[in-house]
Amino acid sequence: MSQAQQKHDVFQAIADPTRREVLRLLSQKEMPISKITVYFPISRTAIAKHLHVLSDAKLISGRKEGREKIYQLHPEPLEEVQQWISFYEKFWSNKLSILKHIVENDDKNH
Amino acid sequence: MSQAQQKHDVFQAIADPTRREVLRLLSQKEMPISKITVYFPISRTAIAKHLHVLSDAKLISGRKEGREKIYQLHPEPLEEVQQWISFYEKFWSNKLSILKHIVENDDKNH
DNA sequence: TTGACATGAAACCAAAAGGTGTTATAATAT
DNA sequence: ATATTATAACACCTTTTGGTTTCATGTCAA
Repeated sequence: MSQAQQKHDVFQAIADPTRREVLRLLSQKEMPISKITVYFPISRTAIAKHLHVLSDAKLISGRKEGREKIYQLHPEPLEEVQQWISFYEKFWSNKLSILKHIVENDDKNH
Repeated sequence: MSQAQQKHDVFQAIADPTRREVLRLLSQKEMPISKITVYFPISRTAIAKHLHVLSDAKLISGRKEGREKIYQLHPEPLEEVQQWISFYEKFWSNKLSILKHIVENDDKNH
């Protein structure tokens, strides 16, 4: 599905509900693919492909430990999405976004 | 590509770079499809399909005006993405997310 | 060392995505 | 009335996606 790097970006990675659920699982506890698979009605191989996509987007990484490969969350790339979204926040103005604007302007003026 | 409603959700809608660019354009000014098409190297028909996806996700709407159909941005569905992301904010803690937590807790306690 | 377990990799498949060009329809301008 | 413009709708093509099953490899335990 993906041998070359950077074939999938973070926006594509989070587009699939299964992959979002995988991220949620890994946010609670790192685990090997067999453990992850238990939570889904699809095959281990299918999960493996989703893990490849998430790995491409640098959202997870796996370290081999004995015969298992433990996957763990790397949420940093989500910051790109958050920043993208933040541009649109001003359109649904609320207390939070106003505060955010104040803080950001404060940052720039010091 | 999509005659039934709700076939595409907001996560899928923003997964494509072209569609994100369309949103950016419409955030500056509402415009008909022909105007949008000028900004891209692909056909009007291709843009029309992207507009369908965005429309399915309720991110845009179009009103007919004479022989034109003017498309305009509806950013509200992006809030779902923002809320999803906010769960992961605590992992890359910074000034903003700390502030946000304070504000949210404040909301709940009053 | 043999068997069981965990994972990876390959081949395959159906459906969806993203694009094309052509045709049809409705509104405007002359 | 007719030509032009703006868009929608249709048919078609190619690549990607999301899934399957099968097979191979490496590790642990008895």
